Amino acid sequence: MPNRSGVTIRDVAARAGVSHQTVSRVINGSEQVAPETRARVEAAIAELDYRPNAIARFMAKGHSRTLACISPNLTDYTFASIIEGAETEARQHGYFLISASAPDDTAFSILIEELIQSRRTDGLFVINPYADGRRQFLPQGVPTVFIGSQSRLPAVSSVTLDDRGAACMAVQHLLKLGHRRIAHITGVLEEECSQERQAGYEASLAASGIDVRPELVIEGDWSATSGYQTTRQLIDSGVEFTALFAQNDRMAVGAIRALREAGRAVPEDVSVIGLDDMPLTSYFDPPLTTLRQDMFGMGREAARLLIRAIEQPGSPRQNLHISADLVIRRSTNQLV
Amino acid sequence: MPNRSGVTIRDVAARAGVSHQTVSRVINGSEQVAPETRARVEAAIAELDYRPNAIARFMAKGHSRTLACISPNLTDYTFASIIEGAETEARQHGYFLISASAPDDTAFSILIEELIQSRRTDGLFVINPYADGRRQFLPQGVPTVFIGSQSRLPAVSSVTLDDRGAACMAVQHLLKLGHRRIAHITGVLEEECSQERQAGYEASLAASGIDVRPELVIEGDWSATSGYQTTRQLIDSGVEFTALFAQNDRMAVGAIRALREAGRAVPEDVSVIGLDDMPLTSYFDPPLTTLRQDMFGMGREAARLLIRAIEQPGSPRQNLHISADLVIRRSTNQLV
DNA sequence: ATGAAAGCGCTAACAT
DNA sequence: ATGTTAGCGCTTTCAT
Repeated sequence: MPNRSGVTIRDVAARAGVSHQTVSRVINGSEQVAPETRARVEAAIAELDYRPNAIARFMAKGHSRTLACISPNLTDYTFASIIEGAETEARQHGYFLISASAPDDTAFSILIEELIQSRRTDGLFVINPYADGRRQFLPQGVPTVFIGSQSRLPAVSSVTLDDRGAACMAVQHLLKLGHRRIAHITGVLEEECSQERQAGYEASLAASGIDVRPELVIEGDWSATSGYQTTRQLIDSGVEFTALFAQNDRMAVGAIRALREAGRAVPEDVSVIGLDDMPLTSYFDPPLTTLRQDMFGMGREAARLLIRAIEQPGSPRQNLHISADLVIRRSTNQLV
Repeated sequence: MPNRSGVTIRDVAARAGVSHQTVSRVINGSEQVAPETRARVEAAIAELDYRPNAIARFMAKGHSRTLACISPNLTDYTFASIIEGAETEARQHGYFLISASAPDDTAFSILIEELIQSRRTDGLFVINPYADGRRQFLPQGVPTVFIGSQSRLPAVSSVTLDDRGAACMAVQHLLKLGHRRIAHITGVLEEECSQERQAGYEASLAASGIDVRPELVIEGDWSATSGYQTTRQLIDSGVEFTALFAQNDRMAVGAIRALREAGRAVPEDVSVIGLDDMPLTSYFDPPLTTLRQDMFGMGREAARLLIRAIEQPGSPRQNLHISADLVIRRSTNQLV
């Protein structure tokens, strides 16, 4: 009994009275096996309940049919959705997905070392590859796809939200409702997507001939708490605004609380728009107007790109942008 | 150049002027290598940038240092937290985690087949193993740990929330506030955790000498929508209640909306308590009173159990229960 | 302390 | 159409 489940290709061969190679042919669906032989082998396989050992197979073929996804964490709805999309698509192509969280660049570098260099993986997704110092640890020579930030590497594809476009949509929605003084809470400005959204905000304003007033823009850190605090700062500073665009839903929700506490009704006094369309966001009071990103779809696209890069090494690299959809609920209102 | 990254144990051996076996000893930290030899080998490894091929290693050793987790999905906050906990713990023991979603039992059986029987995995987590018909596909002879439902299998350990205890805490909190007519929205009653929570509800009531009134209990499906709809049904049916316990936060949030629409203030007219402590739940209006489950911790425990089962085959199986904490916010109130 | 030989379970190349 | 012979890159005997 060679290993746990015992039966190997040779046991099957013996049972069927053929060479182990013929068994290999059968399980690999080779055409050049006589129907009668194939039947005998298949019978033997069934009788012995034989299952090919995947590891041995990978070893002989030089790949692992395994992909890995490194994400800052696994619980954020955005990340989890991407991972689920990638996993779903990967499975359809016969790949499994190792998911790993790397909250910081140290964890990231260890992960890369253990995961990639050891060749237990055929390819890699990196969510937010340009956060902190992780860029310096990005692996070389391994098929890779970035998610969330555009790739600056010649061999690496990426898929990102059309961050600029999404921010434009948000601001234009507010503009259309008559708002002119639009406050803006950004995410961590070190991250590319935050800069892009900021650029979209400015571009939309500029296109409507409105000056960007720096005192209306404030940096948050993506958390609800930061949305709350920055909004308080805004209020305390005395700047006037009738609308507020938060770069994600969490901060929008925090902003609404701060606004309420300061006696400003949402949306009557100030309209609030978020970005993400997080779960339960429609159950808030008021239901949050936001932009929906198809993260699941992004994950799928990323998987397609990665698998193509693995299976067709020559294929050109791509930078995909996914656009967002405006979801109008009740936290935004016509300016009165 | 044998494979992608080229350099193998034999290249290192040649370079260091030793046998490949000695190299193997060095990378495996064997004691019986002369310091001087070791140094030469290590130098060669560094010069050639050699990395052991994990697959080849697994092949020779008969394991894969890979675990898999099958979950209904990857995006639910609860599941994602468990997975993150399991992944974190697994990595500390040198294991990677494949995560896969199986929304139904068909997907589940395919997954099991491809993942386990092929021996690409040393062990398996199953989240909610007794949902739908998946129990019949649970693998045999592979170290497994159930999460979310108690194991009924002699060889399988499990870790679950203390569902009954959590429900008791919720109901007792309401009782202590003076409530006597407590509505109850259950999850899918086919699932064990839902039954357990139901049992806790009944036990707490009984302990206070209160009759369980069936017309106050209604089955939801865990979604916010179902919380909304079942609460409407409750209201329309005319039963009176001053408090409501929903088996998860999503349904609680849906219930609050239905209550509001019917003109009942929360918590003034009806106190509402949920279970899970989902993100942003504290940003609702009113902030939701709920029970916090340490899902991350559950994931860690599960990983410890699984790894022990793998590495110490004799070790006894366990059914772990994790208790919840009451988080009192403002959706519950003293009965007036 | 080191090396030689064998083998993990399979696939690939070359026979026949 | 089938069998034989070699590996894949590593670990594990068993010698020395």
